[in-house]
Amino acid sequence: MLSQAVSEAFAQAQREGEIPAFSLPPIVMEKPRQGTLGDYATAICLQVGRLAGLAPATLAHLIAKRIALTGPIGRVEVAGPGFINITLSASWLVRQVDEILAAGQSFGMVDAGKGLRVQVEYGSANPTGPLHVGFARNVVIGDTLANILAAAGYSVEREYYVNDAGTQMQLFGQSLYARYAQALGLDVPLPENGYQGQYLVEWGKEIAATAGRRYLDMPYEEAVAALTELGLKEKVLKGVQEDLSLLGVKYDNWFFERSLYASGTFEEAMALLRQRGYLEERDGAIWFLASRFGEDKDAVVIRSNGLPGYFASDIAYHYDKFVKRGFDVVVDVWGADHQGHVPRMKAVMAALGLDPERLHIVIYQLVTLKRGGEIIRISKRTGDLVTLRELLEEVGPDAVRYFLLSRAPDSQMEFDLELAARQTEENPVFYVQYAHARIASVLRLAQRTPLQPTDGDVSLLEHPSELNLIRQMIQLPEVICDAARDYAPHRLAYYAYELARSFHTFYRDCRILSSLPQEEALTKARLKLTLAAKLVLARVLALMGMSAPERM
RNA sequence: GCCCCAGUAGCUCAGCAGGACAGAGCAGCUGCCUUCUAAGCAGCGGGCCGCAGGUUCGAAUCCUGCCUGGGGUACCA
Repeated sequence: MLSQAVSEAFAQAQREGEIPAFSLPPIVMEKPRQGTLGDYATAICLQVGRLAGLAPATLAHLIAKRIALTGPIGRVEVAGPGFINITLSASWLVRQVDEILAAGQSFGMVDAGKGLRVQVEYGSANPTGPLHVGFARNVVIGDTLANILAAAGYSVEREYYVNDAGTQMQLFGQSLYARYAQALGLDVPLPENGYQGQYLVEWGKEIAATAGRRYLDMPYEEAVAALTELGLKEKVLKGVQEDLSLLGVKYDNWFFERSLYASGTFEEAMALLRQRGYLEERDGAIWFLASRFGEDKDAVVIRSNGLPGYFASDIAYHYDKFVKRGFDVVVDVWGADHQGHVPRMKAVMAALGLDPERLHIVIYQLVTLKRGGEIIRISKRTGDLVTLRELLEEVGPDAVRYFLLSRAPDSQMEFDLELAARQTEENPVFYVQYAHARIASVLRLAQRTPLQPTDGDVSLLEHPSELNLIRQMIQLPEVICDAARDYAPHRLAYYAYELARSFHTFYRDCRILSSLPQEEALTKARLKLTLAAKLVLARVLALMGMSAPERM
């Protein structure tokens, strides 16, 4: 570690009495904006100049002198007001090509997570119809975050929470009943606030066709319950699973809200809160005393009609995650329309005697859909929506994922369907994939020669573009580390782009395949570099859930 | 009213646990395909980092206020 080398230099200077003893803040190594300033820089001397009683630049010289030129450290310089700039040694850099190939698929893995059990929950939405486009951002962020955390050394479990209880589910069932009855010629109106989407009309017809009048002969409540179940399992969730698999989104576990009530978990969680004195009855409802935790208002847990609200389920659900299943950390991915719910959930954590820090909620801003510059308004209940399926058919899963990943969750984004679907150089998705396809093409040609990429001698690599490509490749572990720490999946998209750029530049500057006998060794070395670049590029694409095409 | 997020190049966005002259893509303009994929490469132009204060040796980054946009503020989820 470079920061360690710097801190050792400090320790040495202190031992030698050159500078007074003081404790050093963490040394942050950063990448200077300008390439000419070296690969890494630290401003530590600017920060502690005062403590050392020296001008920052003087201190920097003292320290720089004591940094040993071993391992990755090729050159140490002092610049500006007291920065220490470190340049990686070329011989160390080229050896990393061998390291990368040796690491193979595990290249980039870090152990920041130390095996901590983390659950990532994403995609939870009312299962009352086909998935909507806005929802794509949720699952893409969640799925990618799970990939990142797994690569960062966490033990990850991915979960989909099915809200199969509550008011919306009931409305769904009643709406489906109405459509079903209508399909059989009865004049049953949709319930007030019912789901008006065309898909329910279709489902009603399908059920009428296969089940006939069976549900009409049952008591209404019973029929609605049966249709809710049928609609959920046979229609909604099947569609959801198909959509997710098209998008390449994976899950380990599907968790049903109703199971919280069936298993007694809900009662357990309530009993714990009551025992701790955080529940109170008021106006016929049961309230959670969020105000005890600095919230403006208390929140209703059980409504005066005796039914638990969504908040009740969420309390029980998180109790289940932490207490019953014992996750160390839980990450929830929620849309910005739920952000008001965050402080309440944090309060619940505290009320349950759990450290609120263990619950991390990633809030992403909502997506504005556009088509050719025009905003598309959406509403699920009126059925006026663009489905995820339509999006996937129009744009393709790779472009959807890359596009949604190329912005920080915090930033509001516009998704222009026309733009994303465009298969041209305007679309950065292809830039990254093209680099991979290009590599694959070169390697295919190499297969027709007797030259083996694995025979390459990396010490022959010395062109700036070669070294630059290696510099870029060895960033991956850091990128994964940062992305995991900050819950920032978009870093991958930017990294992938930079990596592709470095390859394209190398490709232009350095002829890989040469037929000249005297360049045979160099060709093998460059083939080896190319092979390693392919591996790293494929790793990033895989982390983003995208395909790495062999041809384009 | 109060709370959360954002405001950076013509457009879409990075950068924000303070650091060296502010970055990328797209769009615009120039060049580059008789040898590995031109979905590529190289270059040019383009910025009071929303506004005003403050903290600091140093602020796009931290603090305060204001302005603009989005979201929330229900016994809906």
